[in-house]
Amino acid sequence: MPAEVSSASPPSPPLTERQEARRRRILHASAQLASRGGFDAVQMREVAESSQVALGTLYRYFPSKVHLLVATMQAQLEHMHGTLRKKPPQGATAAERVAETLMRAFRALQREPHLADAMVRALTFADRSVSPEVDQVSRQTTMIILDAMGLEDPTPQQLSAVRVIEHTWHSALITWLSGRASIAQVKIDIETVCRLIDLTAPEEPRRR
Amino acid sequence: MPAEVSSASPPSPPLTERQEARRRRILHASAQLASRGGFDAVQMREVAESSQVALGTLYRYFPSKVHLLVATMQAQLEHMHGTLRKKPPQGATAAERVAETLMRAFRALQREPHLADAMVRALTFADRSVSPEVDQVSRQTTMIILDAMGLEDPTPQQLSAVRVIEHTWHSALITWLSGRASIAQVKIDIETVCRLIDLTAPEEPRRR
DNA sequence: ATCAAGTCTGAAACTTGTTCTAGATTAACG
DNA sequence: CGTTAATCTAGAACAAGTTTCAGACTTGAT
Repeated sequence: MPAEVSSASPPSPPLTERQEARRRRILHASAQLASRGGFDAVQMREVAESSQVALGTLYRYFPSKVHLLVATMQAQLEHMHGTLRKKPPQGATAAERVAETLMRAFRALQREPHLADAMVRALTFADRSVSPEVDQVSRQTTMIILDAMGLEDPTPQQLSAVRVIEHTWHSALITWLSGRASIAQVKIDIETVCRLIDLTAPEEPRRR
Repeated sequence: MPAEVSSASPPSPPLTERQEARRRRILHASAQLASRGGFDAVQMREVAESSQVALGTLYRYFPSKVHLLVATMQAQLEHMHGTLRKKPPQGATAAERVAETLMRAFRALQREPHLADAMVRALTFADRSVSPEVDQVSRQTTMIILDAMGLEDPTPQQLSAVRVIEHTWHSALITWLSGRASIAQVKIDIETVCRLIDLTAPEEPRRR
C-alpha cells in the first residue's frame, strides 16, 4: 500500500515565474472575454491570442474550455470570500446572515452578468473530467456559507441544510441567467431555503 | 386589442401524419442515442441518420441540440407523470409523499443514467433561446410535486417551497451525474429539502 | 558552457454543431 | 389532374472546441 500524501491531486511541479504569469494572463483574458459576452464569447483562440500564448499552451494549462472557466470561477470566488470576510453579515440569526451573504454575492454577480453566465454555465455543464475542480468550487462555497452561519463544528443536519442551500443557489442563478426568474424571485428562493437553517438549529431543539 | 388565446406560442400549424411520424422518429432516436452514451453521444448527424431524416429537416423540427434534448425530456416527463398518477405515493405527510415521489423518479433515472445525463445537462445548459421549452419542463415538474402534495390551491409559501425543491432536485441530479454525490447523498438532500414543506404548512404541521 | 528533457509556438487538421443551397417531393387548392 | 407554395433531401460549407506536430526556446543538472 503506497502512502499517498493527498488523494486529491498528484503534486504538480511548482510553476516558474513566467508560467505563473502566463497562467494569470490566461485567467485574466478569460474573465475579460466572459464579461463581454458570456460563455459563448470565451473562445479558446481568442483567449490564447489575448493572453499572448499559443493555443496548444492554453490547452496545456487548462485541458478544456470548461476547465478554464471553472478555474476562472475559483479565482473570482476566492476574491469574493476575501471581500466577505472583511465585512461579515450583520443578521441576528444564522439564516439571516446566510441569506444576506448570498444576496451580497448575488448583487456582485449582477454587476457582471455575462461573467456570471460563463462561470455558472461551465460549472453545471462540467462532466466527470472536471469533478475535482468543481468540487473545489463547491467546498469554497460551503466555507462561505459556514462562515456566514458562524459555526465552529456544524451538525450533520446543518451540513445537509448547507448542501441544499448550495443546490438552490446554483439552480436559482441558472434560472435568473436564462431569464426565467427575476431578481426578486431569486431573493425569495434564497430566503425560503435559508429557513431550513432554523429547522436544524440545535440551540432550540424541535420536538421529535 | 387582439384576443390572445395563449400568450405562449404562436399557434404553429398542425402537423400532417408523416410529420408527426418524423417527429416521433427523431425523438426516439434522440432518446436511444442518449441512453447509449449521454449528452455527447447525441450527435445531430447520427440522430438525423437514425431517424431517416435529412440534417436540415432535423434542424427544422428542433432548432438546436439543446432544443432536441429538452423536447426529449418533455416526452419522458410526460410518461413519468402518467406512471406516477397511477400509483400515488403513500406517505402520511405532504413532505413524505413528495420525497417518495422524487425518489421514485430518481430510481427511474438511475435505470438510464446516460439518458438522464443528456437531458439534465441540456436543461441546465439551455440559454434564453430555449426558455419557453425549459419553462414547460419546469411547469410539468411543479405539477408532479403539487400532485404529490395533494393540494388544491397552494399558498404562496408552499409555492416557494416547491420552487426550492425543484432547484434542489435539479442540482442534486447534476452532482450525482457528474459523480460528485452518491445516490445516498441525493436521497438525503431530497429528504432535507422536503422538510421545508412542513415549515410552510398552513395548519397544524406536526404528528403523523 | 553544454546537454537532455521539458515547454512553448505556429500552423494545420480533425470533430461536431450549425447554416446554406439547389433540386426533388409533397400537400393544398382550383 | 395541374399549379404553386411549402417541405424535404443530399451534400457542401462554416464555426469553434480540440488534437497534433515539427521546430524553437527554457530550464536544470552536470
